[in-house]
Amino acid sequence: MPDSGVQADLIAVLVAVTGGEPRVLTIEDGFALPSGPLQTGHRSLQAGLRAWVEAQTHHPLGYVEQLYTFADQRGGADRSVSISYLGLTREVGASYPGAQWRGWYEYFPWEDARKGPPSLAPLRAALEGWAGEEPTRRARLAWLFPEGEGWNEELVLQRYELLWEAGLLPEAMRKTQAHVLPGTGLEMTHDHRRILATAIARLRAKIKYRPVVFELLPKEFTLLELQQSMEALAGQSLHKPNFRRLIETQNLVEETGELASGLAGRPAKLFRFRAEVLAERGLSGTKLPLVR
Amino acid sequence: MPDSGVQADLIAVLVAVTGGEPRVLTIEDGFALPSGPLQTGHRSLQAGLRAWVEAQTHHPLGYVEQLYTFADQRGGADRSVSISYLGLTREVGASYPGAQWRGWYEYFPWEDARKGPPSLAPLRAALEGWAGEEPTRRARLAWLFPEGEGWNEELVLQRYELLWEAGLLPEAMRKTQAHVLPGTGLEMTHDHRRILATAIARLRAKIKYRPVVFELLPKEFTLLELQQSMEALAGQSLHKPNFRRLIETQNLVEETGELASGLAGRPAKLFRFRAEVLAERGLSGTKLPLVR
DNA sequence: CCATTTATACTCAACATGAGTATAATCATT
DNA sequence: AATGATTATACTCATGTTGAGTATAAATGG
Repeated sequence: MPDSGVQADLIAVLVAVTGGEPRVLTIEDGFALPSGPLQTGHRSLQAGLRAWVEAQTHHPLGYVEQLYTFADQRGGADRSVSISYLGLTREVGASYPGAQWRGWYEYFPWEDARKGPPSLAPLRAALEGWAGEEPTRRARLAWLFPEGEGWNEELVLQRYELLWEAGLLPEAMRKTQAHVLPGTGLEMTHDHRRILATAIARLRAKIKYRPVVFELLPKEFTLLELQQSMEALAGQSLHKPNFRRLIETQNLVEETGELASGLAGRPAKLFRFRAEVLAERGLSGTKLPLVR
Repeated sequence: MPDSGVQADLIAVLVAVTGGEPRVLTIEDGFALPSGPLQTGHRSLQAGLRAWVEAQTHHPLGYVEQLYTFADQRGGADRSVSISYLGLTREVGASYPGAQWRGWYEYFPWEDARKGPPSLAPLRAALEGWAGEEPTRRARLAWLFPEGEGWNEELVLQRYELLWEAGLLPEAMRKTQAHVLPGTGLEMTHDHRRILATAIARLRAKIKYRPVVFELLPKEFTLLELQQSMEALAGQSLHKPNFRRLIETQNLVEETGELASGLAGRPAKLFRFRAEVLAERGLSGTKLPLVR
């Protein structure tokens, strides 16, 4: 006889890039991610996830991958296990009441370094205060929020956890009611913002070796649109000539023959993703470059 | 009111490298991985995992990371969710009755390409028969089991799934009682062999960018031992001079000043892992090389 | 027609990588 | 004591890959 059953919750981080901005699908006015319990009727975990996202947001789910599973802190009889997923799509159709796309940098303003290092003056001051003279704290701080060189865009989760430990996030202080610093981004319910941090970190790592960006782009796109999508996700700007060179040598895309129109400057060629590369390379080496 | 609770099972793939061979900790005479249900007393998923491994094998758990979570095929009321983990340790102490370390290539003989491409003659013949003239099948086959060049050691799970689909594995034919080909490795209960495939694939990918091999080595080791451990995991042989060059330029290790003794040939210097690199680089760029 | 804007094509130095060769220090044997 | 086998360690060299910068082309709006 089993010791005790648990409830299994499914949580979705659905990402799109619109107008050069990375966005995430939320419910409850940006306060929560789409989620719900695994039910008897669900044929699989992904099927359950699709059902909940569909019910709560009326938005279809495209590419999906599992993120992480974690359990409630206290192990009571009413404990729950949360299984989180990352999904990539494009914003389509009218928004369903209760569902909203939000820019992900609204939740993580310190993660946007596209225009040089993010402005962290107030944040950094607070963190310095927290670290004090404690050497391990100072080392962690220098690693996660370096001055000048050395920003590592993949450490999203680690930075979030540091800010939590330092007591600078509203959700870290629900009990103490302490003062919340401005510039620490929007709060979310439970650990949803932590899950979002995990998703961003995963995606930032993944775009470098797997051609997943194309899930976020329309069928036809210019190289600049491709580059700007990468930049939006990575929170870093890229060196244009080198970016093009890499895309070309990788043979990821092919010209459609058409030209983009309606914009300033010389019209750009339109490209499409060469779906054959999925068959050719399967999962292996598809490097995409990030500038330092 | 929740629709229905599920049982959450915890499954461990515990890996060690001993005598230049990658090994995995099993129970039931190699037929199962250590596992058990999450219980009310477990403070966290990892705590539950540690409790089960300890109870079933009396072996301590070192470095641990989550692998994947999946649900039972049929979504009945007695459904279960399995959360699998990868752990890295060293074989220590006497083996506990019921627990056994097994070479992982006993389960995946086709994955060992250290002495040139693995001998797959009978396997390949059977796969050719399964593929027939179907172009997608043939393409998949050429990708996963290429002749000559192009073997990708990370596609462990994909190869396992292909063999399953082709009906060449005993666990894929529990109902049909068909003839089992020799050279298809040892069977395991449920989907434990699939989980082992996932673990191998994850580890083979991870050793290339994160210094996790050192979890499997003694405190002091020679560069050849380090190289052989990498080779054991990757199932590939490495170019010795280039391997050493990379280790040195990465500053991953430092000399202890001692020399190894008792073996043939010129004695090798002993090295230890520079634990500072964990602090310096945290999670980022630590490339380890694999020969093609 | 000119300034502005974006696209696209090159160049060059620094660094990393794959492959191979040469020499040094042990041990086991003859 | 010399020899060969075995392993360690140090170089070389051609080829790729990467970061950074420059130059030219084709559109638009005044």
